[in-house]
Amino acid sequence: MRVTNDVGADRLAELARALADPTRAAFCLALLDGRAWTAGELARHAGVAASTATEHLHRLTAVGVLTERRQGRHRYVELADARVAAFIEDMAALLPPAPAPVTGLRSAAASTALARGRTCFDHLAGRLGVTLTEAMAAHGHLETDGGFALSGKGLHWMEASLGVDTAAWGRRRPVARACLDWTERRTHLAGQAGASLCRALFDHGWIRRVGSTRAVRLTDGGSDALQALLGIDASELGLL
Amino acid sequence: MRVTNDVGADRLAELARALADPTRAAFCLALLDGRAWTAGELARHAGVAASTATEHLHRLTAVGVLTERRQGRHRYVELADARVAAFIEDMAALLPPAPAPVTGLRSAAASTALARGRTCFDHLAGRLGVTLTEAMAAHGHLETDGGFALSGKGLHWMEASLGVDTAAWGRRRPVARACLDWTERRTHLAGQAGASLCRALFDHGWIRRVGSTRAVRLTDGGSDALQALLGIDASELGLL
DNA sequence: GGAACGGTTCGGCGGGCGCCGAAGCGTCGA
DNA sequence: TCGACGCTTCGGCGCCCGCCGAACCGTTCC
Repeated sequence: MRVTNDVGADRLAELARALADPTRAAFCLALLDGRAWTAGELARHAGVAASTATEHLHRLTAVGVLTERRQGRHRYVELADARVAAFIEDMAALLPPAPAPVTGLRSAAASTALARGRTCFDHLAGRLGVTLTEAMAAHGHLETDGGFALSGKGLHWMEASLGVDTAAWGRRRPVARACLDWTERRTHLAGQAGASLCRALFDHGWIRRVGSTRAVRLTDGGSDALQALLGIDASELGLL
Repeated sequence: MRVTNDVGADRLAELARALADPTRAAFCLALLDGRAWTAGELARHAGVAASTATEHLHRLTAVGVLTERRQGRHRYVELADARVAAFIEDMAALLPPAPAPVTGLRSAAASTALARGRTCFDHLAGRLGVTLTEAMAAHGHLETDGGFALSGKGLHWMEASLGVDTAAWGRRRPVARACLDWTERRTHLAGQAGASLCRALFDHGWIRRVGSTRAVRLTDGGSDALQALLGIDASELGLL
């Protein structure tokens, strides 16, 4: 006896197909910032004609991934709800960590750099991501029991110490989410707080990309700042 | 500044495309039972030629959704790991609950039947699913704090009282998982335990499908059984 | 009113993909 | 050893879909 519904496969495939295009995927990843984007912004972001973007947006709204809001001559779209945002983050986290295009002597150095710290789409992963997450939890900025949640203290800390405009966070994307990727077996901070944290560290010059890869390196200033803000001893933890 | 990696969209789309076909989706849903299937079994299950199934399986293994094991002249495939299984369940749970093909006077009756109890792919949702889940938790069969987990007592209960062969559960799919769908705002039991529970209730004749829909109805025998096993008062809870 | 602009619709092009059947290969059992 | 069987490869067919430019519609601003 087969309990699974036959028709379920069709509907599941239809939903998957909505994300199964590089342009539509780029839209969804862009919308992961929780804001509402106009159709034109998304078209330019993905590098396609406005007409093409229109078709894609129709499709994404039809399957319930996006919601739209007409305002004047603009069409604003955003992720339908927090569940959709979480789903897209989960799918992104399911991807193997790196395409590893380079082989040879450089590979070893590159992979240790990735293990030290890297971006996982729009937030931080690797030892750096895990260390930051645990330090925030230790300082009471982050609740980690029963799902991640930013505390009131943490919210204020992100505003005061990192200069994050938390009021600009959209309501669609979860503020704090746990992300577990393939290399690290521990979770790190994702969601809007994770994205803002990553962006703030870049903006302050505390972390920098290694070449054009996903690996990030802690700068000297960043090392001092993390020591002062969270009591993180970067050299001891092998983050340099 | 855009932190999100451009190339990420391509890889995300590639993963999504792997599931974006009714046949491949049917494979994945079938494999959600946690067992390893042969290529031929999946081909017959989905109603495609063996050659077609081969191509699909290549694709699914290439993106890391499935793992394969050659054994004699058979090719066994199963879901790559528990994260993949959880991801597919999450995606399935994201689908709107019912296509609602019929309109008119029957709609109201049909939708209340769906609210009362229905299958959510291979487990039970609706008031029936929620009630069973909470009753199992109240009896110590299920831990619901910090993620669902079946207790040792619950494992024995499923074997002794429901006749479930828990030893046959595969290692790929999580045993107990929380599933939240659109209509109910409370979670219900999914995963292998949820699937086995649903199947056992069908096999014992305690629940029955309403026509060919996803709605299920508690039988008289089922009402008595749930009273005896879990102290559930079906009539009081509006499950009849 | 007219120009600029964002978004939409439509037609057409090209590529990718899912499907099958036929042929072939390796394994298993008589 | 030989046939049955499970799976794979290959060629070919047809459909679907993503892309663009051109024309069009509604809003905004001058």
